Amino acid sequence: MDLEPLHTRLTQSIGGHDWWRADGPLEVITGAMLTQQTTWGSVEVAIRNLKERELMNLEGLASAPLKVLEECVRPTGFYRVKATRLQTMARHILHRHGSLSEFLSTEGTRLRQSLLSMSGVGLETADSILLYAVGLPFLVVDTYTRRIMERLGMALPRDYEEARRRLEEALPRGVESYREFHALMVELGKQYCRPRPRCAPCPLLDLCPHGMKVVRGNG
DNA sequence: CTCCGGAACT
DNA sequence: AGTTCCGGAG
Repeated sequence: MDLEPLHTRLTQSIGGHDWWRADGPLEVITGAMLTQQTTWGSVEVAIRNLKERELMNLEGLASAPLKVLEECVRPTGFYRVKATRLQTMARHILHRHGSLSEFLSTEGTRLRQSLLSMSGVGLETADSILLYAVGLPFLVVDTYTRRIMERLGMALPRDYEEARRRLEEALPRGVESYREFHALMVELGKQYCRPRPRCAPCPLLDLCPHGMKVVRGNG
């Protein structure tokens, strides 16, 4: 799988710099859990709410009344589940690892297992935390990436781990490389390669079988 | 007012 | 298939 033309074109047209700015690792973890099935704007509101109540820390999340957490995360949707998951996450880190810094310094494979054992953290969320909060080279394979690769005629395996391996092999190994690629996928996915694609202005139009088909269809 | 899309997980 | 969903677009 050759991602070079794709990567070059996207870097020139979109660029993926300064992506996922957050005030510390806990904020990344919180954002990763809250952003499931919602927009990032809603997550920013929720994080601001948590900060205003001084709950953007493990002790606060672990001990706050669930009702208060629910109020904070309400704009992200599924707020009851998400409030519970945030609290469970905070308690898990405190009880199983002792502190945030001990949690973050856990060896990669064990850390990933610990993340996956949390309710509300699946493979994709675990990898986004590893990549953006911890700084370990795990590529995030999200729905944007799958949709884009499929339309480009390079559909990824359904199996997450298999898909991740395929992409990691095709990219320069490393945190910066994986962060940039993921950021480019998200930007392209949000701006052009949407569920209903905007092919005409897409920077990958001439590289994409799907896009060429659409253009021909529209004359 | 309805419909749909949203940094997915269980 | 449901999440005891939200916000913007149409």
